[in-house]
Amino acid sequence: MENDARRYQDIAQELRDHILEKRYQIGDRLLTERQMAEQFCVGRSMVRDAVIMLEVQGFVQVRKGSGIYLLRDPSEQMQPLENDIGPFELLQARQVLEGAIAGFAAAMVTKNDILRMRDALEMENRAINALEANEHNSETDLRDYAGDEAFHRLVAEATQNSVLVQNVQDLWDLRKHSRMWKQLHHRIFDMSYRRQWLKDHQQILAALQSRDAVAARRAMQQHLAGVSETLMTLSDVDDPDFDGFLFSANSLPAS
Amino acid sequence: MENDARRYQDIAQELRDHILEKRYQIGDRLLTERQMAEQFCVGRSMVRDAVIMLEVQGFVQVRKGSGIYLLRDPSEQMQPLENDIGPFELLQARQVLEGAIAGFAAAMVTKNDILRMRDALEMENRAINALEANEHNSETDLRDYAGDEAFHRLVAEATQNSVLVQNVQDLWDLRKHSRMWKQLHHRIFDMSYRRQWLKDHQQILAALQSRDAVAARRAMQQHLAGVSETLMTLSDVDDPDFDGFLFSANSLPAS
DNA sequence: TGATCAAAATTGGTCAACCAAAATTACTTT
DNA sequence: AAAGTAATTTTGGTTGACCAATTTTGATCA
Repeated sequence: MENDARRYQDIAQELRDHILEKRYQIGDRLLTERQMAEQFCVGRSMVRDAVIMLEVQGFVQVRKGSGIYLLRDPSEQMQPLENDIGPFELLQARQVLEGAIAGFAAAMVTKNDILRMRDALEMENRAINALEANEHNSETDLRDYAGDEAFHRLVAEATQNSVLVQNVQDLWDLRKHSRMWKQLHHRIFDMSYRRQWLKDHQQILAALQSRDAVAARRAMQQHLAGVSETLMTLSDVDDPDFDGFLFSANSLPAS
Repeated sequence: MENDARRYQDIAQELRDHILEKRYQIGDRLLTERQMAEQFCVGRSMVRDAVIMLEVQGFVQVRKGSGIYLLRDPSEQMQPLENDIGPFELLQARQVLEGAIAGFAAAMVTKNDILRMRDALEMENRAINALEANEHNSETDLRDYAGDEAFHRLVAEATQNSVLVQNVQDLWDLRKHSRMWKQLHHRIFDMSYRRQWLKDHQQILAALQSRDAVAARRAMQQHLAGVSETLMTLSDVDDPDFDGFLFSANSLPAS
């Protein structure tokens, strides 16, 4: 019932091996579909399917009437379709990216941005208080992080650059869709962490307000490093189903 | 002239839309290839190619003799392509992001990374020489930038962080799909720009090799600032069809 | 009534022939 | 020679017919 190996995937593997064996350089034209079909003893459609696979994965470029060209070295590992990034790896990336964005934002931020960030932090504060009141309800929810998300997005929006805004949004989406984060949400019932994060946010806001790029970047990086620490602490509790998800991550160098 | 659109990609998009519209649940069996072919008014091979694309991306599972089954919600990770980001806005974002990534990479880079970067720059050098030889052929091509792309990706890969690698890849994809670059390819016949960029890359490589984070970040930022300068210069030539979209940066939502 | 098995229908898999775009070649013109 | 151009070749694109695996149907028998 479940034993379906699709043949084009085998042909794609043969093609990758062929590329490595023949030492093709990036930009070279590969064999034509007909030549590959003869060499691998299959029909041309099969070769076409395999080529489409490599094209979707970004290894080759196909140009009608011209040929098939190598774009990337197939020995490089294929991207593991990032739907389950480890939380430490993600937080490390956020330190690099959002740190730089905060630094840039410090040079661009307007009074209106500051006011909106204050609103976001106020919302975050209310969410924490509400959660503390209903402490017996241990079901934390993605919605409880709306203020958190809003603050980080507002920092990006202060740069007035839509690419950076989209970037921060993508990072947040990765977190929201991560299986590992959904596990983590059920563990953060200690509100002291949330209050510490709120303090971090206020410190970032203060640095932005004084237009201090270095301070803003450092505050953002330290905030995310602190979140990473928190995760590490939480992962110390003995629950084998939990620890398995966590990656190791190196700390950022000072720059 | 640059008609590289492969039709199966359009059909794959139609199929994604169809899945969303019909509210398929995960695990549901989709329409058969023949039904899709009729519905989308294309041959079955075209549908098969589109299905292979979605299969490679992990959205569907194909079972011979049985049907095509939904594995993941296609609304996840839908690319907001065709956004036509203004080139200056994109280059500004790359200064912020890739600058920070280069700084981080300086702390993580290995000897093997350095060697691969050298290969990429060697490839870039060959491409420039080849283009100079065929100067009468003003048709520059995407594959002429393979070395350039490879270098920037290798810098990200040196961080050993897949989120950062994907990030740089996304930024490059934005550039490749931008209307602006397709036009621009036909304008950069002045190889002095390309040689300057190669020098920039070598300087970044030198900073990485000496593990100097500050120098690496600054070299990357200055490189991208220089590219921005080049664009500005090229936009000074009098061609109204060209100037028009150079300054099409989207402004951010005010609310 | 229920189980079993084989025929029939359905579905994706494969191939070969033909189509159109691009690149190359051969020829003409200057 | 050099440049232009039309003819030819090469290349991926597309189609329809047929193949093989699976599922469904329904007749058969305990």
